[in-house]
Amino acid sequence: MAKQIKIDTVRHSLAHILAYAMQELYPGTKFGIGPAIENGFYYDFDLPSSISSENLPKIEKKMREIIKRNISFKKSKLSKSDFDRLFKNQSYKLELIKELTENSSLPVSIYKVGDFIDLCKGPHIKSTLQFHSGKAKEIIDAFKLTKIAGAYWKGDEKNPMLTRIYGIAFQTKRELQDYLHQQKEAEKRDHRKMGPKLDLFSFHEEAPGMPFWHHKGLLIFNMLVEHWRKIQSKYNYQEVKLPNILDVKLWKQSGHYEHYKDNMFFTIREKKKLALRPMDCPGTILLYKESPRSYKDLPMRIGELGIVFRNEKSGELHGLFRVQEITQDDAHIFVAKENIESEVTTLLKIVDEIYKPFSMKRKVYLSTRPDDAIGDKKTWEKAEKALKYALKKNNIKYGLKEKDGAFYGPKIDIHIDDSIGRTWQMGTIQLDFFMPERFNLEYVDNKGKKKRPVIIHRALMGSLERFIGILLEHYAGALPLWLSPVQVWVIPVGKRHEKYAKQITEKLIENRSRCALKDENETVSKKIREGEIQKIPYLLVIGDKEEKSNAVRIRERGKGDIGMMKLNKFLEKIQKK
RNA sequence: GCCGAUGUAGCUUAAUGGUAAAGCAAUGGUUUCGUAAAUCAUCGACGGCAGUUCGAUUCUGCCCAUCGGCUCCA
Repeated sequence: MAKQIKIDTVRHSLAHILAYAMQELYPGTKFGIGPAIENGFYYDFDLPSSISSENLPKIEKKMREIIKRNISFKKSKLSKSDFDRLFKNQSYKLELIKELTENSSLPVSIYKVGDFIDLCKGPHIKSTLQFHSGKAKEIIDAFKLTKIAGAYWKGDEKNPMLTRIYGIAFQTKRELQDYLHQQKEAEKRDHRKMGPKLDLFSFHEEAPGMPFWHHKGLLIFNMLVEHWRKIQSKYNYQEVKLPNILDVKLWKQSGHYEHYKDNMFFTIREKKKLALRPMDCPGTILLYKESPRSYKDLPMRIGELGIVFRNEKSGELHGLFRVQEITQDDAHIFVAKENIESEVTTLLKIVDEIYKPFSMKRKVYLSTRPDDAIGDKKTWEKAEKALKYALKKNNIKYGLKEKDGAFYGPKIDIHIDDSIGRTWQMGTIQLDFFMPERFNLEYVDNKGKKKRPVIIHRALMGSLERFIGILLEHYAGALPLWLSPVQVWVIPVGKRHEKYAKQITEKLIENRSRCALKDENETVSKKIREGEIQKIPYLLVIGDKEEKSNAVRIRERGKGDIGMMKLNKFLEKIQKK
């Protein structure tokens, strides 16, 4: 009996116990579904009246009470007609069973837990008795209801919204505490809190989803841009800057208006309808069309640090991760069909170069044709094949994301894992056969024949805003030296050291360090504390000893006091980094 | 947009149907200090608009923003 039960089985069973508790506490509740998920479980309910998270302790108590009753989970089979009778008041279950039995006449499996019956194929624990003995006993204390949220029935926003209750569950109380602790840590590195605290950026009610970049934040922003530019020019990209507002007729031609207008901002000029661009491509296309192109011009790589505007639904905004004014490290490559693979190969190399300095693990996904795609299936297949081939040739392992492509073409998405194990979508490489068609793009091949190029849309960091948000959380605010907006603070011990401290500061600035003299009327301790909070990489304390030997005393972020060093040596040290 | 919650000073929090309290920050003094908060004083706030009420920061409604999710997404 002391045998370990599979945690997913436990989680799934807890979801049923939760539903049972809801049935007892809120008669008339209709039940959706309740699966095990990562770290826990949830169950969706259609409640007779709405509840809030204040009710969670009560529900949790009821669940423990049910567990104490030693209730068994009994599996049985029912014919569809018996099922329909038994569940006549459970419209969601009836809907599920209708779909399940559409292609089969087999009996359906149900589970009975005390007075609660649910459509379910299992597996489950045998009975809550298992929770009372041996190792499993801990589980009673290792679960917790965490939050209450709305969720559309079957994940479709056209369906009614159900009330979802989330819980977390582990094998041991210890694991639960570890998890809660980790959540707290993650909260501490929340970029939305860190940003204003480190004086990097802020948000205002007057401009939802549009960051105000402060000086220090913009320094980081510009450093990343510099990093991007270096790599771009190495690979023969031209950089351009194009308008943010363009005539709606262009967006109609590109297909964006039809597919994307709910996410676009519009404005009017002398009766002419204009749109803030939600993407950079149509502008770049106009640029391409300015003159006839030859095969010698291809691949034509046009990069733009484009600002695009996307009108997001209000509940979707999230700090820098989801903004409405987005800066993309964007580029469009006009390429001959036969050169797609080699170009994608180069791009994959560029991706690696971009991510190299950030110690993040990269994952690659291939996304295929979505349901609302434009263009014919055959072209899509060809494009998907080209991407697959390039990935294979470069020995890159990738995951498949069915139906997740852009409406104009399949794409390769770059995801990264951050330091606390979360995954983020960053860059994207998208093939596009349709925009060239719509805009009638051409080039002249080596036999003087007109041919149609392909466009590759690509962003490496994705959006600078999101990327900075991720970096802040990845490094918990302690950015690497080269990205730190302020790298060194010079702290004089007393008033008489200010002159020497000032000289050091000037010398450091001359050597292109971002450095500040902290000569405010405060104690050394206070400034050290402040410097630690501000995540300054190096704090230099300057007193009599240092002045006498033309040296600095160094406190390195995360390491503490690392001793005295000659000023020149210190300059060398940070220059190297 | 949908479900639920939140909104008090720059930040973190308190209290109240009848003058809104504190710590940090800021500002002005004193102190000139050796590795995570010296000291005294001063300044400073009820998200917005309506309604109920003699009186609303408190109760009600609407709006806005934010948070946790859903959907969507770079």
